[in-house]
Amino acid sequence: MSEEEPEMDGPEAVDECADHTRVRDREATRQRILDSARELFTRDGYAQVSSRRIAAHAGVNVALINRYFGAKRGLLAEVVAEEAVFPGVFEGDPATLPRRIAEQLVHRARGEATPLQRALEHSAGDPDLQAIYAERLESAMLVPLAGHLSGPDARTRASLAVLTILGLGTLRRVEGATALAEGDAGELTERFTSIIAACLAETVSPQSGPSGD
Amino acid sequence: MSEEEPEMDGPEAVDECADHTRVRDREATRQRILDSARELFTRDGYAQVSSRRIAAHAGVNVALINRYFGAKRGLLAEVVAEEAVFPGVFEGDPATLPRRIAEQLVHRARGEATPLQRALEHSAGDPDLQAIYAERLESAMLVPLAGHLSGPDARTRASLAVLTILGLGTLRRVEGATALAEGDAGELTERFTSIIAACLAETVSPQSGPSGD
DNA sequence: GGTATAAGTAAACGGTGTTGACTTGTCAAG
DNA sequence: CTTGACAAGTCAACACCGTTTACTTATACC
Repeated sequence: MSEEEPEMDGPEAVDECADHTRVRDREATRQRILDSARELFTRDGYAQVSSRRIAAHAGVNVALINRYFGAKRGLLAEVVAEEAVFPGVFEGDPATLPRRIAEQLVHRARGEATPLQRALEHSAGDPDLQAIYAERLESAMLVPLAGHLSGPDARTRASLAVLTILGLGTLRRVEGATALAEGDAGELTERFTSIIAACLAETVSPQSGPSGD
Repeated sequence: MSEEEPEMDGPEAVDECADHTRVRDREATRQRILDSARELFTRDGYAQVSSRRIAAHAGVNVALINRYFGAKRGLLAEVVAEEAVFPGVFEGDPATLPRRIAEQLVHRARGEATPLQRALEHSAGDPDLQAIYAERLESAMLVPLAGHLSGPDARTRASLAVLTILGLGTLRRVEGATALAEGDAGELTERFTSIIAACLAETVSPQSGPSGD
């Protein structure tokens, strides 16, 4: 019984006397829904937040969600579309790309991800969101990453790196924040760097389990 | 309009005249529910299968699910507990462990996972299942894997390998089966082997992004 | 000022997981 | 064989979900 009741008044008690010229403002209402959705999705995850709760938080009627966004799914799609995944990481010197990705991964492992990244981790499994998630993965990660790789099998190598990024999200979601948060950050960065480097390697030489099959 | 209607009679039309001695059999009913749940969860994923559908498929009343398993969640918990994740992979020569894991990963990448593994991939994001998933991850993967590692930071290194395994599941779930299925299986095995080896490496040497930060 | 139209609303629909009160079949004791 | 107790199974309801439809109401233009 603290400040966590979901039935709060709204982000701001809508003062209908502020401006007489516009009370019914489509764009403002839309934005209010979007802001509430982002806040609640970020805090609790997609499946945990009901349409009615979003509407109550935004101080609007439930039906407006479907009117403006088609369905609840459309709300998350719009929220997701706003945010960059790893801004600028995939651009730059390919030689130091693994290290840059690794640094982002360590940030995420230590809970310093953007709230929306966390929201997506919460929401990854929902099949309702698969199309949204797939599109985002493709356009924001696989394509730019593969585009900056030289050599053969760029797509496969990019997939392997993305796989690692996704795996960290899943591990954090399932195991909690403690999974890789302990230990030296520098060493973890080194580990991730070598892992990503292995993912992105142009050629792979047989290791540890030699040719004897 | 083929054979996919979910409203079929059940796994077998329950013939109440087969044996007059026992019509009300607690254990048989429980098992029937469990079998139906496994089949449907495997085929469609946890969230897509409703309690009522499971009950209808098993030919029992919905309330029995909660009577016998507490809640729908309990059904999945029991189904999951029955199945081994990677039988025997973590035991054996540590030197060839990365290759054994890699071979399992390639199997999974090519869609040859056990149906239950696929079901779990479908269902990973559901927070209702987080505790089940976490327990399974811990007892079936992290603990045995870390236990067979020598050297420092066994837990961290095991987490990194598990992270890769989980990432493949997420990638498959989001991107579909085509993600890593194309291409030469042998080469993919080599790639995964080197990645897992990087995850499990006892020590890590600075790579590619050198000391200049 | 009157009116078309968009913004916002209320109530319902079918669906979900879950629960409690109820019925009924089975088995053992009298 | 009858009777009772108890477990197995049933039914109807609860509260909630996402969504849709018909409706009211405020706004902006003529």
